[in-house]
Amino acid sequence: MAASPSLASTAAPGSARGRGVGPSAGLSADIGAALEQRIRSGAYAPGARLPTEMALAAEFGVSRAVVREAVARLKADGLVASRQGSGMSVAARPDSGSFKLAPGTPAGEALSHIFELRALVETGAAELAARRRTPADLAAMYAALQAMGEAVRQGDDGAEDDDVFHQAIAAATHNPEIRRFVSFLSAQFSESRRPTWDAAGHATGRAAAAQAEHERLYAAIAAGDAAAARQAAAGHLYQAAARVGAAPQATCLEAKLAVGPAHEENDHG
Amino acid sequence: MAASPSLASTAAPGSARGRGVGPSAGLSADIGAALEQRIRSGAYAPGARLPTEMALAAEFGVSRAVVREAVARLKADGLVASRQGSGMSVAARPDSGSFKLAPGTPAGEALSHIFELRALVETGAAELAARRRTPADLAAMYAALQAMGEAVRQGDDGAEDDDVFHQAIAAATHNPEIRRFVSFLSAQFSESRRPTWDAAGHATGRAAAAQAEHERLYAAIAAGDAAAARQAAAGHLYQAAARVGAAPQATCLEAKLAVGPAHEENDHG
DNA sequence: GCCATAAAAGTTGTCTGACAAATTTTTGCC
DNA sequence: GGCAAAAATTTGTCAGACAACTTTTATGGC
Repeated sequence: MAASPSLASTAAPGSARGRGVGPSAGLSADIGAALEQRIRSGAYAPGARLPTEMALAAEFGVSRAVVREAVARLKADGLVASRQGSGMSVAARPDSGSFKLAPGTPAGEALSHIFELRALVETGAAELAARRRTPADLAAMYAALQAMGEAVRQGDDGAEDDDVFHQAIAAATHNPEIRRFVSFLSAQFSESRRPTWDAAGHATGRAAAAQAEHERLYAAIAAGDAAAARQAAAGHLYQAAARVGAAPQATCLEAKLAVGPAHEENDHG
Repeated sequence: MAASPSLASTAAPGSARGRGVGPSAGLSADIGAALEQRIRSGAYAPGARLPTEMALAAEFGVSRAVVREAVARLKADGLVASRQGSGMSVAARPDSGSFKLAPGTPAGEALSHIFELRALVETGAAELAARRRTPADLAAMYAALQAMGEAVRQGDDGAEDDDVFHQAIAAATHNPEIRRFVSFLSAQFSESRRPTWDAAGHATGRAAAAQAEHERLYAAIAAGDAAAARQAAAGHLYQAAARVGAAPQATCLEAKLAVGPAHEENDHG
C-alpha cells in the first residue's frame, strides 16, 4: 500500500519506457538517481540501513538486477556500502569520494562560477609553476606556445594547443592532484574555448589577444617570477572569461589585475 | 586462445574468490577497475567499440550480470556509453564527469599534494569572501569562531566547528562550485584535523595557535581586506599542514607568507 | 533461568536462461 | 546496382536458482 512505484508499472514487464513520468535515461540510471536523492536529502540517514534489494525492486517495480546495477554505481561513488549476508547501508560520509559538476556543457551563471573556480586554481598553479618549473616543463610550454602562434598566423584552430599549454603549466607544479584537477576543469571548457579560435575569433583579434596573454604568462614562468605569473594568469583567465561572455561579476580577477604591477598605496603613504 | 581469464576460473562457478590473484574486493568492482585501466591506458582507444558483454564475460570468466554491474559504474562515470542494439563504446572524453581522489585516507606525499590544492582554492576563496561577504556570512563565520574558542578554553574537540568555519568562508564567495569543492576537499581531512584538537593538541598549544590564525582570517574578511585575507588563509593553511606533518616542500605558502606584510625588496632597491 | 551451540531465516553475490527492443548485417528481389 | 525485408547481433530487463555470509531464533545441557 505504501509503495509508490514511480518508474514502471508492475504489471507489464517491458514496454513501460518513456511514459513521461521519470527522467527515463535508462531504468537503472533513474533508480540510481532516485536513491541518490533520497540519501542526499536525508530520507535515508547516514549510517542507516537501506531496504533490501528485493524490497527496492518491488517498490520501483523492476527486477533485482536493475536495482543491483543502480546500487553498483552508488557503491562506486561511496554513497552506500554493502556486506554479503548483512545488507546495505548508507555510507557515514556521503560527501567524500568524488567531485562532480552538473552534467552537460555548463552555460550562463554556472559557467561563470566554474570559470571562477578554474581561475582560483590556475592562478595558484601559475605561481607554483614559476617556482618549480624545470627546463623540461618550460620546453613543453614553449612547444604548445609555438603551436598556438602558428595557429594564430594560419587562422587555424589552436584550442587543442591552448589546452596543452595550460596543462603544461599545471604539470610544472609537480603536484599530480593539481595537474589532474586542472585537466578535469579544462575538459569542461572544450565547447567554451571555441569563440576564441573560430573564424570570428581570428577576425576580431581574439585569438591574437589570447596568444599575447599566453606569451606574457610564459615569460613570467620562465623568469621564475611568481607574482608576475599569478598576475598574468589572472589577467588571461579574466579575458578568457570575457571572450566567452562569462565574467559579469568576476571582481576577484579585476582586483588581481590591479594588485600586481606596482604598490601605489604604499608609495603614496 | 587469446583470452586471459585473470579473475576467476571458468570451470567452478562459485568459490573462486580471493585466490590471491586479483584485488578481490568484489567481482564486479575488480572487473570495473580492470576495464577502467584499459580505457585510461589507451588499450581501448577513445571512441572505439568495446567487446560485447558476452565476450567480456567469457574473457573474465564471469556471468554477464557481473559485467553489466561493472559497466554500469563506468557508464555513470562517463567512461563508456552504450546504445541498445549497437554496443558499447569508450567515451570520447574519458576525463570529464567527476574528479576523484585516491580512496581511503590520504597520507604522506599524497596528503601534502591534496593540502596544497586545498591551499590554492581556500586562499582564493578567502580573498573572494573578503570582497563579497554579507552580514549573514560574517555571522555564520563568527558563530563557528566562537564555538571553536569555547572548544579551546574547554579542551574540547573543535574539529567540527573548524570545518564549519572554513565552509562558511567558502559560502561567502557566493559561488556554489567553490563552496562544493571546498566541502569536498574538507571531507578528506576529517582524519588529519585530529592532531590539532586532541589532548596533545590542546596541551602543546596547537589548538590555540589554530584559533589565533582563524581570528586573524576572520578579522581580515570582516574588514573586507582581500590581500590580508589571502595572506591569513595562506598562513593558516601552511601552519595547518605543518601541524599534520604534510608541508615538506610547500614553498608556495611560505612565499605567500613573505609577500604580505611589507615589500622589503622594493624598499631595499 | 542462562548460556553455548545448532538450526533457521534473511540478504547479498553470482550464475543461467530467456525474452523484448533496438541496431546492424545479410539476403532476396527487381 | 539499389532497395526493402528478414536475419543476426547486441544491449536492456526479467525470472528463478543457488552459494556464501550474517543475523536471528530455537534447542539442549547445566
